[in-house]
Amino acid sequence: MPSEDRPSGDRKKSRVTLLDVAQHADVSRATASLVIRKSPLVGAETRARVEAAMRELGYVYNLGAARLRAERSHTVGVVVPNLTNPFFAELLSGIESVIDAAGMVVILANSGDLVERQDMVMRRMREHGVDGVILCPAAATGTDFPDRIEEWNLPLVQALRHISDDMDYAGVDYAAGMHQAVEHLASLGHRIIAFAVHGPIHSAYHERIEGFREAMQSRGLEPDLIVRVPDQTAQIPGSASLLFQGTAKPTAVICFNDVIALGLVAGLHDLGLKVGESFSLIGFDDVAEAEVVRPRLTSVSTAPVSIGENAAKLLLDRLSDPLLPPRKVVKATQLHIRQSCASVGEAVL
Amino acid sequence: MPSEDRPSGDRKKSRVTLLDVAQHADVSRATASLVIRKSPLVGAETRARVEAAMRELGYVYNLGAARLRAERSHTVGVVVPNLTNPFFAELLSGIESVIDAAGMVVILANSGDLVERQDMVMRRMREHGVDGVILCPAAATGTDFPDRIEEWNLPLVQALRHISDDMDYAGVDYAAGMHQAVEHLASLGHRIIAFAVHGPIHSAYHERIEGFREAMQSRGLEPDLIVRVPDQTAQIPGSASLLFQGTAKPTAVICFNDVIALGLVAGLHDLGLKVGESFSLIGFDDVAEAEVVRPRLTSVSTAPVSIGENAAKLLLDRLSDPLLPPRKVVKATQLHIRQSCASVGEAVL
DNA sequence: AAAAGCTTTTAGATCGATCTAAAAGGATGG
DNA sequence: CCATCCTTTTAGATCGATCTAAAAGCTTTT
Repeated sequence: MPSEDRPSGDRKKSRVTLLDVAQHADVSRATASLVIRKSPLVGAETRARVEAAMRELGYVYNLGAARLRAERSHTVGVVVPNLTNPFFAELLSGIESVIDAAGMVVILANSGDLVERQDMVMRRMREHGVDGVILCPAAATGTDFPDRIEEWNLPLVQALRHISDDMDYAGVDYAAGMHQAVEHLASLGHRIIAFAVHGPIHSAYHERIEGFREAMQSRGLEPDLIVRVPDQTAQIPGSASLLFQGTAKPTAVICFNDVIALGLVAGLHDLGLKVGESFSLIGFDDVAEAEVVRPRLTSVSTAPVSIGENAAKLLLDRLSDPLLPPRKVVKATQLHIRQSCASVGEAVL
Repeated sequence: MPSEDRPSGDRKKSRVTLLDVAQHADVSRATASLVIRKSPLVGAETRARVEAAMRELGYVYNLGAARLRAERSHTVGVVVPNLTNPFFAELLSGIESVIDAAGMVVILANSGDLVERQDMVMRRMREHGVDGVILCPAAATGTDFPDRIEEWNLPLVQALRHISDDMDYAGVDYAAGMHQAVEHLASLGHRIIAFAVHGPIHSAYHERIEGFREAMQSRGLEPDLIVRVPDQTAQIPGSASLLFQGTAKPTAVICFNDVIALGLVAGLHDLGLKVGESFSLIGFDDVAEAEVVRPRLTSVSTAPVSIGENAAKLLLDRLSDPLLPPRKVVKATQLHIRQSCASVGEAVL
């Protein structure tokens, strides 16, 4: 009888452990472990006894201990460039809901769109032993990054922006969205259309620019009326005049996102132009505010919540089968027509 | 010579461990551990050798293993009712930056403002062994909740909303904010002022309502013109007429938050009222959009990012000294005057 | 009654770090 | 030259779970 497991005399007040549960239910640690993990191996009566013991003792599973042995942390890292931007907040929301439903948790980090911080953050994720990462890569991410990921063999899915074709990607068909916007304006008779952009340069940026150019060119329209506005929200209205400083005067503008759209609506208003009457404007993202602004904003919807959900599903699939070939889930956009566009004919009236 | 630590012949391809580093640097595991933790006990030459070994082998610290022994996970839980709301996203951003700077990470969860989900989420946080939690309590959180927390002895700070005076709290002086808003409108000559509210009922809700009532009463004004508008952003504009369905017709409205404010600006516009001229309106939160909307929105600023920072600092303080008495950090609001308010005299012109 | 085949339970090693208590090495003092 | 003290290093136990391989109990077959 070499069993001296239980120093019950002077028990340290520390936490309730699986061993405590096992002893209370009169089974071995191993059996108790099986019960927790819902193994079919354990008998019904025993299972009930162990579960009762867990309840009585107020047992809390120690995932940290489990992970050490089992090599799974039930944790995924999410790295975004900026939390203040509602767009990423919605992405995050979609990710969180799917990850949560799968019984895992999200470890969050902010790269600030800076590669050095991104490196630091990725290291920290590895130290914390995340099972995988959903990353919206910082704009200046180097070309060696995918190789490093490969070496770490850390499952990773790219969201919104992509830097490698060898990894999963969940995003939006930005180019098609630009086509929808141009198509709508062209059908209203607009011939000179500007594209207002800002922010860092990344794949999503290129795709939108290219989409715009293509769509314009295919209609024989001048594709280079691209105007850069300030990054700071508060300065955007004041930059509306930039639209008209070239020789070609646009009758409509497509905006890189709705932050720009809202800002330019204000700025154009300040210039005495009536958006939706004497000037047309299309936003991108279709944020909630599009509906509560006057005129209501016509906008290309990108539904970031569902992109987040897609990204999370891709990651879960990959975790359950690491050998899957890389996949892309590219969502279609939808043009939401409201009040901010008028036909050129009307404008002349 | 009982040392058979190194089965180097057929090494499993698994991760690089501290033992590998130690052997490579020709020291013991214990010494290598001291180096990682930057202990002053270890000699300079030895430290350099170990650090070189870590670099050469590409060693990654295994926090999971460390936590098991050391009882600290370098992890804090953050529970918010809703991620889609930019207000919470900003709060989260503030929390993340401070927690990150302290070398810890954020585990995120969404309670959906539902107590059952909140319970589940709190359990999961405990399973993951977080060192502490920052919680924005769900509206219907029961009175027994603080006791349960106490039992778990899990450091917790309340953010934005509070349910117990025995725990740390970081928030905003909503009542004072309401006083500022009422004061501003009263000084412009407004006598009949409505308060537009929505959303779940919680401490921050009560404080705003009470603040409004008090401020109105102290000026001898009718304090009960409280109008409930829909929760869905898109339906708010259509509810603007609710403001005028009583016998007392307000000349101004204070809004519970800027989502309502933006919605009502649109709705009032639809009714033919000119906000900032024939009608006055004050928002609450001072979101970025306040500046890019026309008329620019006068709003009471609550700076959620800095509330998040305060909450995180409170938690870090508590972690380093669990015996600290409970503290409250209540930020002052600031009235940001823009264009959405006019004096009653002007309105009559 | 022994063998074979299930189902259920278990002892003991293990994951990768930290912690404790003590040993080893070097300098100083009597 | 040995005792004392200080600095640096270390062996071995430990945290709380999981995993492996085998044992213990049951039925069912032969």
